[in-house]
Amino acid sequence: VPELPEVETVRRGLEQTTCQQQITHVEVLLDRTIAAPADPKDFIDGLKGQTIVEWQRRGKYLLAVLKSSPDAAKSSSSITPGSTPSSTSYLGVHLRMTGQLLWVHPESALPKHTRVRIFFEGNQELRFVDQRTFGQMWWVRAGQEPATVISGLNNLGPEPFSPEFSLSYLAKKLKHSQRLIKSALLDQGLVAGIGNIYADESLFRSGIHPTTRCCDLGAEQIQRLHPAIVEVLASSIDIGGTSFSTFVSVTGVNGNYGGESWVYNRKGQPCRRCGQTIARLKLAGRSTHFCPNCQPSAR
DNA sequence: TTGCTGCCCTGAAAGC
DNA sequence: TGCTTTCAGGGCAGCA
Repeated sequence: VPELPEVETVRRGLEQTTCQQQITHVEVLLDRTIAAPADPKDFIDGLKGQTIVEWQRRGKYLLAVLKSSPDAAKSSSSITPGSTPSSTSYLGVHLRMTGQLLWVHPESALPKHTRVRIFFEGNQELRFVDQRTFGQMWWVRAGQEPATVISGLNNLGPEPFSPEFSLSYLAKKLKHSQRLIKSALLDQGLVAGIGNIYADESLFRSGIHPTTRCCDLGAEQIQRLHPAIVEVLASSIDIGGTSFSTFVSVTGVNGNYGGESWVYNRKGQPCRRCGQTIARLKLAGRSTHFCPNCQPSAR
């Protein structure tokens, strides 16, 4: 399940493989993967002839900056007088649950759940494979702001590694909220990029029970939670994505299983810190794992 | 305004 | 053995 560390790992892989090469043609095998434009034909026509300049990430969204060839060959940073900024369009991607972006040769065996094929010069292909079909792609035409087309971008809170995501910001946002801290961490508007796995791991790391109401969190708990979020995400990026799931990098390398979760998907197993049995409950429609001893409930 | 539930989807796993 | 049910979850619509 791709969360911020996995998406960031994919972004880095795409940077190293797809840039400065022209898109020759596009095939859409499942229409509803294309969220915008409304007609997949416009998506196909829009991408044709474009060149990827760079890949950006906001939360779990990937955004390729596209330039019309041939001026794409120039460096993206060299702004020449008279150059039109409106020549920039974007390709947005959200992997959701099972989406994979793979940099392959077009002749390689086509997986059953292939949804979109983007062909590049030099006999290369960026292939979007997505078993559960929740993943989406957007083409943002030149002159449009990505957030006006990819509406989810408007609801994103600060990046967890940005200065905006400070201890005081987190404390302020949680202070008056009645909802459960687990639910709050899954809210992309609080901080962008956390999913179910890293929410549970962050709460374990900071010793907070997942059903604690945000407004009931003590100052010292929030002082532990803030760095816990940053460290859990950062350490996962360091090992190249998650160690907990079937994540696959753009070049098909299976996610490394080197790391181990403290609580996620460990119901019934002994806590790695204290030996207490890891518990599981359903919160906000999501499975939630915690150690009843290391993460005591409030009161 | 805030917070919560259900839904979308497929295949693996569990239940009977 | 084989059929049915449950489960996984990101984001969003709809509702209290």
